[in-house]
Amino acid sequence: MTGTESTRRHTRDDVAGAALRILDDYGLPDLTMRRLAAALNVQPSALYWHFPNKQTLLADLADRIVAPAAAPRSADWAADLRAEAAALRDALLAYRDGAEVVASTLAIGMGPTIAHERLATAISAGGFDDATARNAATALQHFILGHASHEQQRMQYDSIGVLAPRPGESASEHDDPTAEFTFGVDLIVAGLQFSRTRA
Amino acid sequence: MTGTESTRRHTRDDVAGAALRILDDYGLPDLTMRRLAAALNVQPSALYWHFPNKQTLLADLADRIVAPAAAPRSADWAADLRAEAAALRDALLAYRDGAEVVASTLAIGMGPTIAHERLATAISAGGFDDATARNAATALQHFILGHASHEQQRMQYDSIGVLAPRPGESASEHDDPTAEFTFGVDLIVAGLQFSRTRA
DNA sequence: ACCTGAACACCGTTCAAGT
DNA sequence: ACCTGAACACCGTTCAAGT
Repeated sequence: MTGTESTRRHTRDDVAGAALRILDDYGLPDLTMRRLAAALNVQPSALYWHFPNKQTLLADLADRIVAPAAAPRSADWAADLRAEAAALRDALLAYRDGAEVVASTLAIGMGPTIAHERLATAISAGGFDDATARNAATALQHFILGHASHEQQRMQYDSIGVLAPRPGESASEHDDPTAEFTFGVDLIVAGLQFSRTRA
Repeated sequence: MTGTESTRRHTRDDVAGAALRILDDYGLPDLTMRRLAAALNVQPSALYWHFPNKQTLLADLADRIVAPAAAPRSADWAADLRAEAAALRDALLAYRDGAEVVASTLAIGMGPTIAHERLATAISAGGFDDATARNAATALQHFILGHASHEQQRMQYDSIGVLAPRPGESASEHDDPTAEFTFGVDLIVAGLQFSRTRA
């Protein structure tokens, strides 16, 4: 009567789907193998038929989280890059703790390579050499992931209520996260434009 | 005979020191309260007299890791900012998993505020308004933490041996992390210079 | 002031065995 | 092909009690 899955025999997609729901409803700390198994009416050990371990499951979730980041295509490479960055951020924010899931799996070398590729492609369209495109995409990706992670953590703590206000920082003077994000992306895009001006 | 602490009655500093040694010698996943207690010849519950929980202990370690990041002072604000960024990176890399400790505690709003302040101060010296200094410092901090975390994780996996090479990326064509880091910092500094040119 | 002892409520993972 | 049952080796944290 809980509305969760009921019948037996699950597929790998079922498991990933149930995991995404737990993630979005209760957050990453509550996404345990035991809890996921319970949601599927299955023993914890059953999950290891579908995924070799939790790390691999999280990497799969990271792929699914990043996948829907849409890509535009115009004559203005800088505008395209900004849109790509914004789409990636939106995808990360679409699931609770989505940014941290992607960041942590990327850190252990298992994450989705698509995000970096899309950013690098947008930069390459600006006529930059491959090394510049790769390195700038890496820098931008670090910023996007770090910023989105921080933003999502703030959302959690604000909802819990016990927000620890920084000294000298009143609760009302929090910067708008979206404006802060746009500033950072613009800063990096401007850096690229500057480096081209000098070349 | 292990060379670790032996007599009883520890201070908060003893606990933090032992924790830093476990962190540096065995990495963050092995830094458990039980293992830390064992290193101090103490029951796990004894640690909770010195720190209310593990999160607070990690925040204390983050402060100690970031603290030694030195600050120069010259007439060239951009050079100072680059030096500040490099000093922060060096401090993070000085301990195994140091970047992840700082990043994770910063994410939950407990981390060291010093790093951001030093970056923002260096930017302010360039004549930028406070909002710009804060937002640019935030962006730079996200990049530094993300990059250093990634770099340290790669070091672990390379030492374990089982490095999962990305498709189309041979083991020998890994970019030099220091060059990659410098590129990212320069990109953001250039972005600041560009925004000033337009003002 | 600093620690012990014992418990509570959990984890991820393995593996033989079942259907 | 997909899962059960039972175990192994752990976690962080609390709390009364000791010295």
